[in-house]
Amino acid sequence: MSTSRKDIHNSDVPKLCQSCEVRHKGMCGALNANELVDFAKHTRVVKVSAGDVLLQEQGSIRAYANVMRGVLKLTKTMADGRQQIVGLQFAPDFVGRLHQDESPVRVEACSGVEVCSITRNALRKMLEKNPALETKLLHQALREVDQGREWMLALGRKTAREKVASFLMMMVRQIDPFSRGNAATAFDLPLTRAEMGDFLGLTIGTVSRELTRLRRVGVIRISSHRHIDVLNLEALRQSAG
Amino acid sequence: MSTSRKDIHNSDVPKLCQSCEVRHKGMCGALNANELVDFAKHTRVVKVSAGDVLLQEQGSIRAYANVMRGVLKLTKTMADGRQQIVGLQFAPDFVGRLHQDESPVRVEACSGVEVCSITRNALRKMLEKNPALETKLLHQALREVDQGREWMLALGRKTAREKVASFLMMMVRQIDPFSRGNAATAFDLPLTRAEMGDFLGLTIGTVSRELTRLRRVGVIRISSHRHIDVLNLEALRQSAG
DNA sequence: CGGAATTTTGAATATCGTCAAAGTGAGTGG
DNA sequence: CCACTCACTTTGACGATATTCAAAATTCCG
Repeated sequence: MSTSRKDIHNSDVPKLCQSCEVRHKGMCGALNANELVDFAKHTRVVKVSAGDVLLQEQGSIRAYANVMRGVLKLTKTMADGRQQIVGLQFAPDFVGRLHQDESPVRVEACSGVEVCSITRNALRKMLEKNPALETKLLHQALREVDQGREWMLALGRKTAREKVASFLMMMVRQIDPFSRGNAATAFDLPLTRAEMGDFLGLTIGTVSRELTRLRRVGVIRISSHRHIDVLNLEALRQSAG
Repeated sequence: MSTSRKDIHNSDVPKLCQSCEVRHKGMCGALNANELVDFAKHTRVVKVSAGDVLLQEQGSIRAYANVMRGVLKLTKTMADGRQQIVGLQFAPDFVGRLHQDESPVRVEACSGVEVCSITRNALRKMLEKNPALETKLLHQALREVDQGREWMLALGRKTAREKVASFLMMMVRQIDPFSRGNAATAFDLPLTRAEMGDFLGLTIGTVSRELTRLRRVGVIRISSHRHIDVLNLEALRQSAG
């Protein structure tokens, strides 16, 4: 049996983690085998389905998590029911507000989702022992700040047309972060029209109209509402402003 | 000469820091006297006036800073000139994007501003030595995430009226974080009408109209354009949605 | 195949933007 | 101290964009 140079303790990595596709990309990338073993004692995989709520807005935070599969939406709601999606999370994002007892947002699954959940206390202890973990979380927080600001520009200054195109561009980048040149791409929308509206600060009608328009001018093709083929990536990029 | 119990090394605190009003509140609160001495070797106070740019959008980051006095605006601009303010920074906020070579936003003074500037390298070394510093910066990053999301709700879902009222409420909280009951408050706006528009995703005309309306219904008083007296805090809170 | 949920589309309306003109205030120099 | 200038703000009339409300069409799923 061959043992690789650095992964001499690889057999010590918990089974749970060995099968985790995003183990090296997320927060856990900062942990070595021994730390993973320690960590895994306090984690468990939780499966939720579309519509299930992981954290309530202003609800207490009992556990944190890492997304392993699927899409989560973070929403804020006004007293009269108006809603805004303020973030989307994909694997391997960290879920939950650190250093705060209440979640400032509602966290809800947009699709079938698997997360790797860890208790508050276990994470706190791990953070105390392992500064590299905190560095990872700082990195994610800074990325979220950047993403949030990118969307503030869209919400405040872009037209409905540009908002919808920007959202599609965001989906393209989610698939292929380097979205080079004019390579055609296809993907399934993780959100309903209503959710797209909640994300873009638009109504469902306006979202639908602008998608129809992008379809009519030949920028995209739409199959069965959810599936998008990008026929002209450059034109889509232009439309995004 | 009396030396207090814990601050036995107080005389070692750099003069620069001794006179810093926000020394304990910002990032530097994580440093002891010796560390401050070390730190202060690489810092200098920089004074800038309204309109001066500390960081360009996509410009290289040569130094970080802490706000000591005044207000900074963080903006993003589209190719055709449309602009959005994506954040405001006050003392003792940390300025600059960590772990990234280019600033994702333009940082510009809204008023006379003093910052305590530190070189990239000096901060990096300090962070390596002092995990508590990173914890402080993580805290600020998380606060900025929360603030950004709060504004996304306003930008995406609030009416012009609610946006303007929300902005005034934000100013009230900036003065008095607990903005209790119905205590009247007064303050000077740190932004011009145009800047308020860029912040709220509105035009200057709409901002002015909504301020006039709040004045006419007796919620606020306006003196010489910049000074606001809040006459009815509860009504303002209602107007903010 | 049938019913529910979602999406598309249409017509009328409201909100906010655009453009332009008038008003106000701060700073400067006489 | 006053008048002048310039930048900023207010206000108005009109128009464009997105919303609202409602109905028709499509897709999903049992």
